[in-house]
Amino acid sequence: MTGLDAPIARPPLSMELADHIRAMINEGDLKNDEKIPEKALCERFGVSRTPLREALKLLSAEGYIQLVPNRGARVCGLTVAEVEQGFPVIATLEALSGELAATCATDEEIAQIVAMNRAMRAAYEANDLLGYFELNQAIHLAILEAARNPVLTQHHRMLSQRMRRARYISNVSAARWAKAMDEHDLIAEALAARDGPRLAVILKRHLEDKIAVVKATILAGRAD
Amino acid sequence: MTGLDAPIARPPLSMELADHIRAMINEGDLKNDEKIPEKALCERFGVSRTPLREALKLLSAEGYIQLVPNRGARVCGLTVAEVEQGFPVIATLEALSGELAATCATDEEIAQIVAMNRAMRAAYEANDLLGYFELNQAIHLAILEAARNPVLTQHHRMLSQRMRRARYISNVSAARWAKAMDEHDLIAEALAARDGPRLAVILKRHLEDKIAVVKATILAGRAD
DNA sequence: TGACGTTATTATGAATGCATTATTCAATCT
DNA sequence: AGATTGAATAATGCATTCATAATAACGTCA
Repeated sequence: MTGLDAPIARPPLSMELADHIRAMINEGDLKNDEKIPEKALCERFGVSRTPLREALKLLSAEGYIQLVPNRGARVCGLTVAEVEQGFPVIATLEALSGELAATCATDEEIAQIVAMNRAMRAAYEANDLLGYFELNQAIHLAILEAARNPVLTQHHRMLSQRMRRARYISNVSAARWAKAMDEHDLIAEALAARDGPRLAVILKRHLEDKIAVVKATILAGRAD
Repeated sequence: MTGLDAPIARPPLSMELADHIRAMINEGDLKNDEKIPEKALCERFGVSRTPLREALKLLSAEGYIQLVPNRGARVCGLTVAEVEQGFPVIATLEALSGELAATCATDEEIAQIVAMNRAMRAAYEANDLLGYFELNQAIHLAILEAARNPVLTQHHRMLSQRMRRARYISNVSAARWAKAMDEHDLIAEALAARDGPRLAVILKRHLEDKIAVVKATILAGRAD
């Protein structure tokens, strides 16, 4: 799967613009509730208004910006309320992914996830925060993949994208980290046993625990 | 709440076009895998290509059409696989809505839902299929509303929209209908008792039961 | 006759221009 | 002085136009 065999097709400008602007919002280059004048962005990117407007339409559908009819676009940025609301939904979706994966996953996939979990514990014990994070994400994606449900994957990805900033905020305490790691062991265990219901419960709680942390961090820091 | 005090704002043409085309797809006016030449639709609606293209971008994000870079748009229509995949997701989301509603709902909301359930049973016993359907939908929406989670609502609406055609396909057998009605009584009961976990389980199973029916119908009829 | 290469047509991608609607600011009136 | 109205300015919505890539049609050659 190199992707090099795919037909050479430059994605439309509107897509690239959407990705770019989405990233800008995620990175904080565009702040909350900031007005987005089309003209400014056009000049900044050196493109005309047409593809840019198409990109804005996309981002609006994804919830990144709010598009008020004759009044332009605003960055619609992730209120505390939205984070609080988004996490339970992600948790539920991940729970479902676990439930499905427990029955659909191939033995190889399960083995791979278990292996990743081992690697993650190693990273944890080595205090390798970055490695931990990446493996963490990889594991959740692998479970999602193993669930063989593109619809589920799509919605999960939408929400994840949207919550991305918040997920990274969660600066872990040692205690919380240890607990998360233990939970991950349970996850791998339940998956290995193909115990769907139990896996669902664990995954859901796993993320719900995170909510409190993120919420506290946001409320404390008031980043943005 | 008349809505008349809201500022008079005509929604952008692209939105109306998107709604219209979405409806056309849902109603079957645009068949599966049908190519959508921009020009044809432009002439049909009497608009220029710009707003129409913006509408197509939206529909693409929603999964209604597939937009291949230099090759135009195709109706991406609801395969059996997609229905099979979509229903579990909707079921999970509804389960979550029940769980949340059990704690968040006001007593008035619960009373109203219980009342609707009573009305639905009346419709059932009067063999009023249409009334039953409408109340059914209203109840699920009311629960969603009572969950006070716009993010959840949004994703549920997206998927519902997408699955709309499939949901109406489910031509009920007498037995299935009776069972669904009983399940609804359990739903109202659990909600009245504010028993979130139980409500979640019931809601999830409620919809999962439906999957089999819809699947069978699709496979049998091969509509489209 | 069938396959290949070339040209013509058509459709999409992007840019520009015009019309309409919001916003701003100044002048007037209370 | 504060509020209000009106004109000027700027931004958005949509249509049109230009450029480019894809598809179809045709002719040529093996």
